[in-house]
Amino acid sequence: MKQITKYVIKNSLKRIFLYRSCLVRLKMMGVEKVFSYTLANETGVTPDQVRKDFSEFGIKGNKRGGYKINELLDIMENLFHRNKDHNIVLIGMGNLGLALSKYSKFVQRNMNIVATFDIDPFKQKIRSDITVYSMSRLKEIIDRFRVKVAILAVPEISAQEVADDLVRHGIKGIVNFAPVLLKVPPDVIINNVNLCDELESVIYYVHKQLKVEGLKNLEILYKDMKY
Amino acid sequence: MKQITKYVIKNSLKRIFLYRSCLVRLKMMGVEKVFSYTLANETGVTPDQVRKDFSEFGIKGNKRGGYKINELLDIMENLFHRNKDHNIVLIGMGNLGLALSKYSKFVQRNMNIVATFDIDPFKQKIRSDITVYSMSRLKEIIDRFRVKVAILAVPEISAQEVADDLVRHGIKGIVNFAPVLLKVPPDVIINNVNLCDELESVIYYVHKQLKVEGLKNLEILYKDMKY
DNA sequence: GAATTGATGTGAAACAAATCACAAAATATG
DNA sequence: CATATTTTGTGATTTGTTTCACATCAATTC
Ligand SMILES: NC(=O)c1ccc[n+]([C@@H]2O[C@H](COP(=O)([O-])OP(=O)(O)OC[C@H]3O[C@@H](n4cnc5c(N)ncnc54)[C@H](O)[C@@H]3O)[C@@H](O)[C@H]2O)c1
Ligand SMILES: NC(=O)c1ccc[n+]([C@@H]2O[C@H](COP(=O)([O-])OP(=O)(O)OC[C@H]3O[C@@H](n4cnc5c(N)ncnc54)[C@H](O)[C@@H]3O)[C@@H](O)[C@H]2O)c1
Repeated sequence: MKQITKYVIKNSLKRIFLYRSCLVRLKMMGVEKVFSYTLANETGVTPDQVRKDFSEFGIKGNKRGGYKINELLDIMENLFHRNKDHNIVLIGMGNLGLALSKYSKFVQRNMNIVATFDIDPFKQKIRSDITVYSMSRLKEIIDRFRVKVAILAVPEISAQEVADDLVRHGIKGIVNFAPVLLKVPPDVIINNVNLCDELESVIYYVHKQLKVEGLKNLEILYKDMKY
Repeated sequence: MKQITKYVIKNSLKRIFLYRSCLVRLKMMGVEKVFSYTLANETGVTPDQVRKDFSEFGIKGNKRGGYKINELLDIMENLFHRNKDHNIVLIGMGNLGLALSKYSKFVQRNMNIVATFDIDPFKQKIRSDITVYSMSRLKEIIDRFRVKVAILAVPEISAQEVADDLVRHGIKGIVNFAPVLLKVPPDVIINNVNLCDELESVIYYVHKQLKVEGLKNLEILYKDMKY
């Protein structure tokens, strides 16, 4: 039974990612300990929120002593299974797919695009660190590298069809860049990234802001924005 | 006074975008009228939610008659200022910037990247429909095209510096692809798009899902996911 | 043209997330 | 070592969002 699966990252999880990236930076600067208000300052949230988030994910600090950065990072690595490597496949080596395949931050976070795929034989000749395979090799590669997550960067029109293939071959999570809602079994996680919407929503809020004059209205406006 | 500005699109606004894209599709198929449950089915939400969302944005239909697609789309165009054209600039013509500059969906939605910029003289020779300017022309172009929104696709290390320039020249909204929190005046909207986090969160939820056996736990898990 | 049906629109209720407030614990101070 | 200080961790409260329930209206049926 297939159905539309949309999925948005919980805000608390988003914030945990934020804290982590901040912790990594602080660690590089030689800092060893943080307090909730340190993280709060660096990430633009409240100290309360930091502690509540940590509480949600079962992270504990030391009363009065704050948090040791190394411990925090260890816990988070475990939480996000970053101690293990994650093999990813990328489907569609067009404009966007090519850019993503070259993005070094994925590897830095133990997420390896082990193979890319394209229907177009011409694309299969792209010289790159990552091989571009024909779609016929999909099952073989997914099995060999035990891939569970895929990035989908094919045109809108092909997205559902490719998603069906992916799911058939055991993929359990998809980051989908095509502006369509995919129908998949309910145990498959779909994260739709719609860059048009991201841009358009900024335009929307900018216009709204420009229309507002008085300070009172401005406050109301800011209720639309979550920190 | 500069500060960290993060901003996430309200879920209700995200859903409005969803409804719209669905309406466009239905219109192309020759459909003229929809009911809240039609849209609900197509977008994976509940009919109640559709109506509540419409209510939030002041959209009215006809009792018993549902909604005329053309009317809905008109209202939405107005809401999102789509009747006007929006001029955008893109900074950073690296891997990602190049892909974005070629993305045709922006134009289809009246969002025109009127110019792109890069610090690297080599990048300024890219053959493309959109000219790649040197950073020294930034103010001139922003003024000429009355640009209010920018896409930022420069390396992490330069992002803040470029954002400062943009704000100085009157930019009021930024879609930021660099994985850093920008500090800007509070009237500037920042929409951070962090593709690493998007991918990582899918891995997180997939792993969580794979660990769960019983159906009861699965239900709890799904509370993490918003539709 | 009264009765029935089917959809909207919106308060009320239930649920979820963020903020507040403070007890508890660890450290510092005198 | 008793007291003051600082920071965590979490119930209680507030605020925000989604779902429910139903009055309202428009079309259809009899
Ligand atoms: N270019 C961007 O910046 C951008 C931004 C946001 C979203 N997107 C979305 O990402 C997707 C890709 O965009 P793009 O600009 O890279 O398009 P593109 O046309 O450049 O690339 C699409 C690639 O997919 C391949 N392909 C087509 N059908 C396939 C199939 N059935 N199986 C495997 N491969 C197939 C094509 O050969 C091509 O290489 C689209 O859905 C687009 O809407 C693109
Ligand atoms: N490549 C991807 O798929 C991807 C995905 C997600 C996020 N990002 C982020 O997007 C940004 C760009 O990534 P990329 O892969 O395109 O990098 P890139 O190195 O290919 O491109 C960066 C471009 O910015 C230009 N640049 C550098 N400093 C500048 C300055 N001060 N002013 C103007 N231009 C300047 C460089 O000349 C280069 O052309 C990075 O922050 C990266 O983390 C990239």
